[in-house]
Amino acid sequence: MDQKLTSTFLRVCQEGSIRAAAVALEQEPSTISRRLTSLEEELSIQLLERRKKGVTPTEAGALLLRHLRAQMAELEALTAEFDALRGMRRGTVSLAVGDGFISDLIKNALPGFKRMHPEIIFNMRSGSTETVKQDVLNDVTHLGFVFNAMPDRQCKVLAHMTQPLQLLVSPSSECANSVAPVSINTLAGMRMALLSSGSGIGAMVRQVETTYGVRLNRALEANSLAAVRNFVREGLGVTVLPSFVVAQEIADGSIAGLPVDIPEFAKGEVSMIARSGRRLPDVAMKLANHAMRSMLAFKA
Amino acid sequence: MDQKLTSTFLRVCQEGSIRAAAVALEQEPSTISRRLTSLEEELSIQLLERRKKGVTPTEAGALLLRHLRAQMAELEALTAEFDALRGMRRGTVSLAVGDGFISDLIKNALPGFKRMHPEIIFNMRSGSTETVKQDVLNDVTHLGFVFNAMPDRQCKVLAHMTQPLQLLVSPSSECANSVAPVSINTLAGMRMALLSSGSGIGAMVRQVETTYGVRLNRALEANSLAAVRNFVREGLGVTVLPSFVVAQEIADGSIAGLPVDIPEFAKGEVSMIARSGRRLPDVAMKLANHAMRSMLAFKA
DNA sequence: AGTTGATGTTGCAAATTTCGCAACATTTTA
DNA sequence: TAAAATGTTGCGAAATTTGCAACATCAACT
Repeated sequence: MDQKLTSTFLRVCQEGSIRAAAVALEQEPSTISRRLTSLEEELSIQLLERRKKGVTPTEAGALLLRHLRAQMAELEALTAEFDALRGMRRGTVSLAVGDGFISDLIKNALPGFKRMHPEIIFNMRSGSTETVKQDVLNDVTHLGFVFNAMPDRQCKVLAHMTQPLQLLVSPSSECANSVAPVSINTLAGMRMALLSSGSGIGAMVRQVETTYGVRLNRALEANSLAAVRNFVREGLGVTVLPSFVVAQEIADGSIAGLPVDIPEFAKGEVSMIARSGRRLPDVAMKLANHAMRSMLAFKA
Repeated sequence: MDQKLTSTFLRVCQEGSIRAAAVALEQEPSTISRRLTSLEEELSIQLLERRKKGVTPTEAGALLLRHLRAQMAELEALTAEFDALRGMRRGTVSLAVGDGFISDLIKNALPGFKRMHPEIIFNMRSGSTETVKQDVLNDVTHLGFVFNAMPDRQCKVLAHMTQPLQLLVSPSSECANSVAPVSINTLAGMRMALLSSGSGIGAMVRQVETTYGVRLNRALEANSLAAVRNFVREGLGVTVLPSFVVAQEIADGSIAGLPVDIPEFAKGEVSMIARSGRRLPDVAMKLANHAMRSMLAFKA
């Protein structure tokens, strides 16, 4: 059932004669006639009754007519949905994020974006650097946000920024008042809350341990950032993280950030990635741009 | 929207890659590719995403897919009406069935139906609970017969019946003479033939294993019911199944059924399903009614 | 009865569209 | 690194569709 055939059938029924339809469609009567016979042969049933003046649909023709009208209505609904998708008034963007990006993303990127595109649905998965990368490479998510991603030919970096790790302490603790940058040896003397090596940050800390040949004093080791954050806020230990991860706590004074004197920690990096070669939907690209401009993680 | 274009789009989505669709449609990949780009240009929206291996529908593509499938179902209803108009009662009914329903269906439902409607052609696909459901939801088949289907808003249950699982043994085995219902612990001591978890029955057995914290003794694990049935008949092990599945064997005495004392197994259920919202052709409805009344699976 | 003006249909060559082959660029797998 | 598999593009051949003209039929009018 070709669209060309059915639409001429529709028009012929509407106009009441082949020649009238021919005029309306700006085509030859012979063309119309042939299309109709072709349609009738395809369905192997007579659709039009040739009458003295013009044509009228047979019973089968009336049935087909009703079917086509309903189909047209459905098609209209479909194109409306396409319009919505094109105008980015509808759609889904899926993200895989490291733990640390969640608050920054939700606080600084999503609200503004949702204001511009209210109907967009976000799909968010959180995980370690590795799982985020896997999600991106397997096209499970459009975008990924990771800390210290290894360069990779299959990954395209949409944005990146150096984010030095700071020493994070409770303001009530003693060391909160020290002014000089903390050295590795000072650090080794403190009770620390560390992320497990699954995360990019945790891996970096372990790298530094082996480089300097020290063993940090673990008071807590967790794969959840929330655990570390709460541990530090309660004054039970200190940790090292990029400051944007605890921006909220620094702002309300429940955690304080201090510089550290360890070059490796200064080289911390955050990246927003996508699978190289994948053409992202417009909505996803737009969110990427918006995130790049609004998130703390990508501000100098 | 030309039929040629949309139907190739449909097939490409089904096959998962352009080249696979090309061999299925017996045409050149270039043709397929061109038709797709043509359709995308016509709708001016991207329908397929090129992935590592093959292609997947984008959000817009998924929308179109659903639309086309619904349209196909409506078209089928229309042609059925044409058939009726022509006065010929010919037509096709397609079924997706779980393994266990095959013998019941063919023995008790089809013969009577075929006597009333000799020209009807049956199209039968067998598969796991999941694939059956997919076939029904994608309008690949009119009806589906499944064991222990999860309730689903997209599925309409045309008929259902509780079918408790029984212990099935060879009459020559020792335990065939026991009278008391078998407990879970007794069961754990037997060598069993189990269906793999792909099937509804297999999934149910695994559920019971975890609930009671026992590990059943697997002498055979198979995704084919025929394998399990023959294994039991030969006395190589026992199994648990609804009795209608082996009605033939119970009748001729080659397999015996015993009650089990496990409440979960008593809650086994069979369902005949269709996609909710789909208008089934008259023939399909008629077969559904007939099957409901004649099959063992739906008798108390 | 003959003429006129409307209807739909068919033959045939021209125009248009579609297709198949080959080569290509990319990506994934061994 | 080589090999296999993916989608895409150029170009000439094939198939389809169209336009024009002539035709057949019918109703109404002179």
